[in-house]
Amino acid sequence: MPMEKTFNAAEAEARISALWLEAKAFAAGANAKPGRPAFSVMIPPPNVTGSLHMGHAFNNTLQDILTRWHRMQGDDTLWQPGTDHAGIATQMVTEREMAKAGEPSRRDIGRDAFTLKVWEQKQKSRGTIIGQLQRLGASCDWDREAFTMSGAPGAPQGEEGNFHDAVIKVFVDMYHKGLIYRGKRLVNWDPHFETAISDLEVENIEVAGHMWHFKYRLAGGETYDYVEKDAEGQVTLRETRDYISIATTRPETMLGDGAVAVHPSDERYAPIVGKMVHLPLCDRLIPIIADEYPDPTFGSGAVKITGAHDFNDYGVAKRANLPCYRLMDTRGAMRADGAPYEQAVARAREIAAGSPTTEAEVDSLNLVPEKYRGMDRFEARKAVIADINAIGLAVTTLIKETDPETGSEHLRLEPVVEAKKIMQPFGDRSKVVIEPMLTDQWFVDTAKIVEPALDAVRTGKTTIIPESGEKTYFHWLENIEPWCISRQLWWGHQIPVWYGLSIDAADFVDAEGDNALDQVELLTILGDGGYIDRESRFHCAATQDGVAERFRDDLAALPHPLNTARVVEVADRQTAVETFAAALADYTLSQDPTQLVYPVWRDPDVLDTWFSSGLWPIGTLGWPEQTPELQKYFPTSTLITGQDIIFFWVARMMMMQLAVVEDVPFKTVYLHGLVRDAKGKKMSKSLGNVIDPLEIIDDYGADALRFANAAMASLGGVLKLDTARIAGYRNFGTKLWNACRFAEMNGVWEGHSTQSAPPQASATVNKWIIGETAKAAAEVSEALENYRFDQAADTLYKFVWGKVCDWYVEFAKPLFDGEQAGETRETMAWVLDHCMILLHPMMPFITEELWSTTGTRAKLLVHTDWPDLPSHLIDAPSMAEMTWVTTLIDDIRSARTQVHVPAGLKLDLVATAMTDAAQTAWTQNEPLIKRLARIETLTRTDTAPKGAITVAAEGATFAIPLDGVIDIAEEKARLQKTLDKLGKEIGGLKGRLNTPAFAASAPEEVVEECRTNLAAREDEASKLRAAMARLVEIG
RNA sequence: GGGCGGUUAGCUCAGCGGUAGAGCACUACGUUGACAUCGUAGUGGCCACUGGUUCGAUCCCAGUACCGCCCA
Repeated sequence: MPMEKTFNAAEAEARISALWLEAKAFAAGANAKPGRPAFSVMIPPPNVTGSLHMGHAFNNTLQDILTRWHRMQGDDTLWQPGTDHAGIATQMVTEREMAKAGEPSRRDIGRDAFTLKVWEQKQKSRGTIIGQLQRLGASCDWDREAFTMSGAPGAPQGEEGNFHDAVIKVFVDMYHKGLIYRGKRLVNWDPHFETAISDLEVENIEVAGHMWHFKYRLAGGETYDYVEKDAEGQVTLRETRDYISIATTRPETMLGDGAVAVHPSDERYAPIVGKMVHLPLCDRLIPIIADEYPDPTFGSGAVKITGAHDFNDYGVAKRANLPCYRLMDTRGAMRADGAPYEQAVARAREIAAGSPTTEAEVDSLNLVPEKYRGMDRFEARKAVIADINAIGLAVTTLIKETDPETGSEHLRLEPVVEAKKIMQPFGDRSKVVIEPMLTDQWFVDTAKIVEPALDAVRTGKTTIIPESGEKTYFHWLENIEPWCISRQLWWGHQIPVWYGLSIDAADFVDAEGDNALDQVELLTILGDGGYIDRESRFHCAATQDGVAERFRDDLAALPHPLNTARVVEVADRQTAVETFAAALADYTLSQDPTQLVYPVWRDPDVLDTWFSSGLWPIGTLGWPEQTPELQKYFPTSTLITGQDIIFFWVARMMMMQLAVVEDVPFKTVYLHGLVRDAKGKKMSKSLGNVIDPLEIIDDYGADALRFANAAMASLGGVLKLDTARIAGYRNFGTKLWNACRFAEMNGVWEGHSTQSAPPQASATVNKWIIGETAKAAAEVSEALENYRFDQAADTLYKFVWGKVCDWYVEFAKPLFDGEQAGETRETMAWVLDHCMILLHPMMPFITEELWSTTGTRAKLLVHTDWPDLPSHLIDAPSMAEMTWVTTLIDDIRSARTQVHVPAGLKLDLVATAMTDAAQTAWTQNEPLIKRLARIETLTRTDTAPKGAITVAAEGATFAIPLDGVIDIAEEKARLQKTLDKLGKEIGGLKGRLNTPAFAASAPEEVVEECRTNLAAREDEASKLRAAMARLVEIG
């Protein structure tokens, strides 16, 4: 059955995909040859609930090209697939689905039931993106598919695996090495998801905001001279003030102010630094302090300091040792918890006066006046502004108003409110305004693990390309902040830390000295309740059994019967307090020490998703077990990922792997940019310019999309995807398809089987195309070696279309009728085989299909050897001869069209001069030239006939007699144009050679090349001038 | 404000010391032994600007302008 005219991608792709999967062609080590190195790639795990977008398509195409290329070379190849549990995103998707189905909320059903729901969601979603990657042709070892939550408690059947164990083990190990700590710090709080998020999950967006100006009055009715000066030091304003003016974009936070700060160099406020001011709306006095942070040129130069709700203020507060009073709850509403305001503020005054306190106590104090308690933060803002205005503490300006009816003028004071663009932090998932919040969180002490990660790149153990990526990497790591790894979510790896009540031996007075507590003594503990106010103690271990042992060690130091208490797990601190109290009460009655329990509860938080994906390279290979895969494939060869993820993931994997297994996770990191639309715009749903890769695959086939991806992958380039370009590469596939179809029609495949060595060719044209093939193969290998996917694609495009299809197939046509038909068929089969092989990593489907429909094949193309062709196949004389032939054909064709010779008309050619070399080139390729240049005969004469057009070739001058046919003027114009071009070139070359310094300083070969070039140009020009002279004679 | 990059044909991009390239678009012609998802020929460029280094700069260096991206 003859081949179809085009490749039917829609029909073939699924079939070929199934063929590969069935043959387990992508399994780790498939097609590996002894003695070859390992090559491994970790897929950047896509979000399990996600679907394939253009960025994935691009990224995975590059990984697949490398993987297929190495596999064909016989390397022991692993491309590790899998997905990421994506904490917030997956929890969000599940909650949304539940709400849509009208189901009860996660808080209604509880943590365990909700986690099960998320697992269901995961299993439902998982197939989507995996199937989409397979449609793209991704040659991952699909049997090894990993998941960052595999093996977690509650994981359903089919989700076994060891990733969870690995993550927990790393946490525990790092904790015990002192690399992880717990602390109260200001974090980015997402009031929608009610969790901390990392800096990197915050988008700072410029929005239209306002700046309000408030007056804080000096305590005790004090006043000072406020003086403003201009640049020359001239006094521009002097007045007596009893207040300091502050500017803020967030008035509601003033309730928690701890101070007003001014720059130490600010003369305006120097007299009042150290004095106290009344905090409006609150019954507190706060100090004016000096700090480097305020910018004297910005606003009034005085800044209110709210340590618990602003990152800069937090820094100032820490330096000045100010208490940080938290104002909001987890949903971003003003606090309504704790003691009444009067009581809280009384305690705050004591603290301000120097009464000792703890971080925990400060955090427990709710300094929000009753009026604002429970208000949403934005509502509270309005209320605060209104109240400040009402008590006359807003900075005002005089406004002159004219009554429209009476025309009378009057003055009015109006609060100063500046409209101002402000940068506001938004959660990248929730899109709500992020609230800096002082909370207890877990941190990785990145400063302690960053050095090896920096060194690995500095010493070249790991290379980041393009190089600018290394600069970004250094810049970020050299200024690294502690990494907040706890998240207040339910979906994720729960932190392996358990807490217990702090019962200290010091609490107990063993009055009788019998080393046992009697009823009275126990009641004292209960009554005192000191342990309730104390911060909990905690231990970290992989399991509850592990921590129980440590808690028992703590208890051992206590008097009997507490030292025998059983450690039991309860839900939370509240339950623990109740359980412990009940147990003590029970003991006082029963005196049975075996009934005494010590309750512990687990930290409810989960780990940041990036903490677990930070272990992707070792976790997927079976660590902590020393599996054969770990031995073979780690460190991995290449990581291909988006440059936007260098901080999120790349840097963290570097730090984590080096901290855990003391080796780099990968040798090369290839970073690429965001895939944009044809105009360079970010693809977004709201712009409506999203290109869905699956639609592209439907319309043009996966190969076209893949080739386009490769072609635009220049190092550091901007990725603009244009469907016109994809269509072009679909056409490219069709071109190859039809060359093979042509070969089929000419019996090229009959009896053909895969040959690695080229046939022994005698015809120049065959030797030439074999040489071109060897050249292309070498160039493609070199380009891929250097991650220049664009160059590899470009080389292949030019070779297959520009050399094989445009010239070789045309040359072969006449040869099929002659003596060299046999070798030409063999050569064509070999050349086309190599087109398929070389294109396979980029266009796997069409090439695999062609492979199976042509010749006899021992193996699937996916496992066929990548060529390593010797350079002697590039035969210089053949190359030169074919260049002569193709140039001559080009020139004749060009001349013909320019003087309007009908395309179909066959002409006679006259050679007026020919060197031996030119004569040989002609003779050997006569049928080819005649056919392609549409020449009937070649004759030799000494002088060109009148009214002929002239074509100059190297070592020959040809004329085409067109007596009476050509337009003399037009031919003159044509010659003149060519002469002008030559003249320009000759001018340049001469100018250069005539500069004495050139000959003196330029390398010899450059000078030599310049001379020969000049000679050739001048020779050609003289031929054309002669032709011009003849034209002048007749016309 | 800090960091990183970009500015080359109408569009999208290569090239990065030695005569300006590709694809797409455009124009003219074309049923030539596979391919109209095609063929042949052609039009189109002060390589952002200003200096410097060099025998020679689109390419290296410095500055300017404009445009991106990341981080504050």
